[in-house]
Amino acid sequence: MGFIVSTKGRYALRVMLDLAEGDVGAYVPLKDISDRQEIPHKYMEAIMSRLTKEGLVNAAHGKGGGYRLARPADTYTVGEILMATEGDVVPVACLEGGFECPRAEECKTLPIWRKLDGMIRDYLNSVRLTDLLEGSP
Amino acid sequence: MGFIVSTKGRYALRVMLDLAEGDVGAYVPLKDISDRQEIPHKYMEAIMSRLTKEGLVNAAHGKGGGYRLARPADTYTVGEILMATEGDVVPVACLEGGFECPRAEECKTLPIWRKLDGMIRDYLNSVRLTDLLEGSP
DNA sequence: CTATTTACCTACTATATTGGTAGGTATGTT
DNA sequence: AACATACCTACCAATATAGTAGGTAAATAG
Repeated sequence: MGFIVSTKGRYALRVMLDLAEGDVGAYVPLKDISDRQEIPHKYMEAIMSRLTKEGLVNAAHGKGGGYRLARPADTYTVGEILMATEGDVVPVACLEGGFECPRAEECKTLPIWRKLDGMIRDYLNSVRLTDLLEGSP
Repeated sequence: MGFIVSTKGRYALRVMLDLAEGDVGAYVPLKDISDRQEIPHKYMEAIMSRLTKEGLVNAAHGKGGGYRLARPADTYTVGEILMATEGDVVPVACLEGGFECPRAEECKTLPIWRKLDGMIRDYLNSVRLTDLLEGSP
């Protein structure tokens, strides 16, 4: 079975939520987060690297360091976080970035994938990180 | 990148469309279809096996044999065809059939996946095979 | 200046899935 | 008997997933 969102994106979302729930503005060591969320610390490091490079979080070394949100919590969307960690989030290979299908013109199924992709994208971009805190989506 | 629908489902859909476009009721050899659709014949055989077992098409051996739709073309939905070939069509592993997440109760992200899954499922089940012929979805 | 704490970087691995290919067998028609 | 078709089994190369292991660099506390 193929999944549109892997552990990378799911874990990223949980970490961002953890950061949004705590004392926003303070740096939180990854170890604390991965303990709370029961996610392997070492694995999580690779994912944080993406989030840092994409500018979604700030990182600080040494004692008192860790990660914190780079912006106010309510300015993040779920879609943004997933894109940062997963790369493209698309339902079929036909829509992958850079791929150009030679049958695209004639293909009767392509419109379904386009529509589906639009729905998924619109939904994920419409949900704010803070919406998840209250459990309102 | 993970995709929710692989070539299996996409090819199956194209074959079903090909059958719906031609002389419905007559048996069409798979070779003809895979030539028209530019899909490897041998690979397609495995996919047809699923469609046959699920009762979506009828098969007939020997000369004059091949495959045909088992029901009127407008009674098929895209969702049905994809489920038959892909098994579960779900966006994340959390929702996979038989999987029971121990964090489900407390998980703040699960509602997104549920909602997303519902949207995808509803859409795919709402599109009829014949809708694709005119290009109306 | 040293110890500690944290992020960061590189490499490896086991397992599964995808997208096939190859070759033979069974069944039906002419 | 010849042929055309579906059906069955086995194999394979490439890629992605979900990690693990071990070290390096930077910041702070004492």
